[in-house]
Amino acid sequence: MPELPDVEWAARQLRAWLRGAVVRSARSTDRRVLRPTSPAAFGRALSGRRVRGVSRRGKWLRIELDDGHRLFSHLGMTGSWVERDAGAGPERHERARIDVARDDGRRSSLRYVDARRLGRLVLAREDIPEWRALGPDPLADGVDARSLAVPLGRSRRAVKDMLLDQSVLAGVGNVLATEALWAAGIDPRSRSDALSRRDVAKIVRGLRAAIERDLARDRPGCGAEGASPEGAHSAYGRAGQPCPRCGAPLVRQMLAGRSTTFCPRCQVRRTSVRAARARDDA
DNA sequence: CTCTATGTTTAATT
DNA sequence: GAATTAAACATAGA
Repeated sequence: MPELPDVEWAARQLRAWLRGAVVRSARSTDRRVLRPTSPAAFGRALSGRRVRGVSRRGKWLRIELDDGHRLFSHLGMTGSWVERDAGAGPERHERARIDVARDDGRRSSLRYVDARRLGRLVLAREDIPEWRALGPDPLADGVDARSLAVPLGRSRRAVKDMLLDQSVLAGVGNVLATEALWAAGIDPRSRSDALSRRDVAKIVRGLRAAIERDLARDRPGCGAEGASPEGAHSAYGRAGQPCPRCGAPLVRQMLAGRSTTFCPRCQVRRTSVRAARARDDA
């Protein structure tokens, strides 16, 4: 599941593992994860290349090589990167491996592991459309209520659906959206354009808090491996339990194809655009 | 066996 | 056309 904080964690780990690293060999034969790159091109293009850096936008990772090639990695629902000793055998569900030698002389093997294979690896010489289409990243670029209010005010879609749109905000997934809306006291089904400036500001604060809290957590692994332990959230995964704020039982409902948990008592539903404008003017 | 899952893309329907 | 909804992908765990 990795969402923004999990992918950020993965980026930090990859950065540490790949600092001053040269790729000795790379291999992947999984045509579902490795798309549309061919297995032959994957090994050929990466071998001998020096790693220039690792960056992240939203849920995408980008490993930059010294010849201009970039390897993009999306972890999907269950993907993660792990580091192993150079001679270690394959992991369960391993989909790709990159063997590297670092400046400090250490050799290691990075493995992309992904049970469900919903993740992707894309090799390119320029930024791919999926990367370019991403909206502002709340951590890398920051978010403020003023700029977020622009896309939200232009759509009648449910506010939760908008928060999950990667072109509106990069990296927000079902957990972050659920938590931010609970923190803001806003019903996830609220019409996006019926939010007041103050509502949007509350969502921004809720998002920041959820991201910070998730980043600060201890991580056993990276990517899906380190994601969302039980009891770490206020609303997500707590349907039927009392709302931590008002005590009413949290309810679960499908919205935009995703399971959504919220408090029916203290998360107020915004429906009127006119009322939002009136609140803004007040 | 049934249901659900942190994500995205594509097809079908309104 | 736009907007919504469902299905699909593939696997593990409750």
